[in-house]
Amino acid sequence: MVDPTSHPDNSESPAATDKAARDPLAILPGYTLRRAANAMMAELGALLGEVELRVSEASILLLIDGRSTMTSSLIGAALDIRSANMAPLISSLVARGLVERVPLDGKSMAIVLTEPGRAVLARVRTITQDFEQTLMLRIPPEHRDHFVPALNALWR
Amino acid sequence: MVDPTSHPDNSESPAATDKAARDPLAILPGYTLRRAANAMMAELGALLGEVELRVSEASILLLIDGRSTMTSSLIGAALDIRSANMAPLISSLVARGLVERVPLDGKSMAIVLTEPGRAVLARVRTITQDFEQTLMLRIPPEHRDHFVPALNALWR
DNA sequence: CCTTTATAGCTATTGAATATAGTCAAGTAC
DNA sequence: GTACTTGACTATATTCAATAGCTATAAAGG
Repeated sequence: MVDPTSHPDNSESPAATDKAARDPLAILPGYTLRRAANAMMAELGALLGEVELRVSEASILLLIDGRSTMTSSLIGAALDIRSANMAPLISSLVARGLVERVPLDGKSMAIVLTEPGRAVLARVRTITQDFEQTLMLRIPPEHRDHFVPALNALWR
Repeated sequence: MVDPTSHPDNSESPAATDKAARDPLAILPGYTLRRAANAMMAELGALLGEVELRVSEASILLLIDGRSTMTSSLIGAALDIRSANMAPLISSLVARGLVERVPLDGKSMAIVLTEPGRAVLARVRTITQDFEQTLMLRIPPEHRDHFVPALNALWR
């Protein structure tokens, strides 16, 4: 009959297979990167649930704070969000009274915080700073200072 | 009334606003993590386009190589994919002849590589190893060895 | 045994995030 | 002026992962 355990004769590099056997996820640092990012974003998302904002919405608030000439295309360029996707995002923030559209010229609209928007942003700042801190504290001290520089080197 | 340019008196920490002004994305390491992960996965995804596999499909092949008792639930546990999402994933790999389902007992199915699957996997290994290498080379040497350990500390 | 509970695999459906295509008006260049 | 570009937007499509629920098998307890 079929003994499922009698299958191991695969004549490939035993070293690679061995490595995979011990920690299959370690094969791909890039994959580990994705897993870590997903886990972190899920966590931050849960924290931001308190103010009912998604991560991208919170980043928009953080980004436009103190500025009066950020258009949706500028925000999109900074956060890597297509203009087609910016529109509904901003509309939802406008509908909730957190930001408003202020005409800059005939065709450009500045996205600026409203008073309620500033209040929510204050809470967002607390949440994200706490999160960032616990994030860094999870990293052993000897690796800590290398983390963000390494991350930035990857894609900038 | 509202002159959009006369808006900069926001009586918050000028330091924080300043930091945000210079590089708004650097505010959130967690956000930078997400951006980096997205960029990396897009890149790897493009490379894997050569063998018409998504990142998750390629990881499955890498994971089951040399094993004859990996069930879809085990794979899902290792890669953090729900069993509901494993089903269509595996089905597609089966349909393409890369893996096959082998009954282990009445209700468990081992997912094992076929001969063509092994051939594709060899190519996948080359691609991912190349990718992994260029990834690490982008990180300045002094940060390099700290990257993966820091990443793993975040979520394991 | 036979009933209960847990496990494995699966289907169908949903929701969120993002991408594509195209509209329209306002600005820019020649 | 005509032609081209840019900013904001609508509508739609694709992709991915999450939820709920089903069925059959296996394991555990009486």
